[in-house]
Amino acid sequence: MTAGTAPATAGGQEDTRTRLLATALRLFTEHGVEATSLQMIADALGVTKAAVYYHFKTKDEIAGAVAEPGLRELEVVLEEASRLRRRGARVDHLLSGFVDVVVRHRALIALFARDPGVTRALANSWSEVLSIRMMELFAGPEEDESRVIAAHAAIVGIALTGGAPQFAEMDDDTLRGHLLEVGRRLLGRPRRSA
Amino acid sequence: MTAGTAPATAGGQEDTRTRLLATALRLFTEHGVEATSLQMIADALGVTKAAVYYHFKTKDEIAGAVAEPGLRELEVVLEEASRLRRRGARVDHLLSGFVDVVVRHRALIALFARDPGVTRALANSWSEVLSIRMMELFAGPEEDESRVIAAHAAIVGIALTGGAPQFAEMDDDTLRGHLLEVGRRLLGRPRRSA
DNA sequence: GTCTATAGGCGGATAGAC
DNA sequence: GTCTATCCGCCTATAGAC
Repeated sequence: MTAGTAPATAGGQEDTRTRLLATALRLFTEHGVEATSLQMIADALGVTKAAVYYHFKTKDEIAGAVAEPGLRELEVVLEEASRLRRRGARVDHLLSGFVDVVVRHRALIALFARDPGVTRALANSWSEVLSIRMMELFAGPEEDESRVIAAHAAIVGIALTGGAPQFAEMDDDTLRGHLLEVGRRLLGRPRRSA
Repeated sequence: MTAGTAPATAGGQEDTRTRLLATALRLFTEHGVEATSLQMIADALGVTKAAVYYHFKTKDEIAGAVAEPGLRELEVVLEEASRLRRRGARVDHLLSGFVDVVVRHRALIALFARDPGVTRALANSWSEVLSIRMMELFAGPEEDESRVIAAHAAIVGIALTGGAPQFAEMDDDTLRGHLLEVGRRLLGRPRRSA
């Protein structure tokens, strides 16, 4: 640990940082973000709080880093969708892509949903931008009030239902189907023809 | 202390406690729950922290007390709904009642949705019971998976959209109408005949 | 029954030595 | 990159005055 024992990746520098994130995720999942102190993370890693602070300037930054993978996937889906020409196709692609991301990362969402503090941590970064772009794509440019409300309800409904502990045991495909249906009803999209 | 936290009755001797709750609500609204310290509340009241501590054993208890009025209204709606015979009528009554409560207390919801402590404080009390009863009434006893998902999405979608800061300026009646529509689509209820 | 004074302990965060 | 040492603010708790 001390010197020259970091065979990790090509760079070799991200060893501790990666372990830190993995440990943080585990502790966050077990106790929730707020209830997990930097001291606990440091202890679990066998280092001191200050060592943790070397890698992340703040606790929110750790939470943000833990959340990032899911957000990146969402960003990809958003870009794909925005490149489509027809509005219906854009909405459909974004909907199914969003549902995919939610289902795949539902453990993470459950975590964040339970700890609104994380929401704040994310809001500081680019998640706010993502949510604005999602709203634009879902609701369209007409600024129709009822569309905007429906889009908002769809986003939070899908995300928080997908992350709800009650449905944690449901298998991915089933959950995906149900959440798609939620989105279709709210966004006024027809069920895909069989 | 025990339970009586309803909006002051004709008592008159609950002065400090009532003032405390009003002050707490104001500060919570201004700065958020987490960012409001007992010290701030005490200072605003002109007393010491320990005086605050005398009335409420913990900060979460204050948050819970602030939230209680809305939850009590929801409970009334739930009881009314559960007394109705036809299932459709039960769903409709609960939906419109829920939307009413959400719209009326949306400032509170906005507050709670953004803050960690409150969520936890409420989970410890009876809000969990309320949400279970809501799910039962909305989804019915058949335990239909897709109904349960839709009901969950409706509840969180309505609540969090109603409390969303983006729509804070929207007037009550308009918002109510849109949220009702969200609920109707997800719960499969027809729009009231015109 | 209501409040003040005071103190413990923990949390996040920073500075600077190694 | 990691550590020691330290600051500050917060929640909680207790003892005791009025």
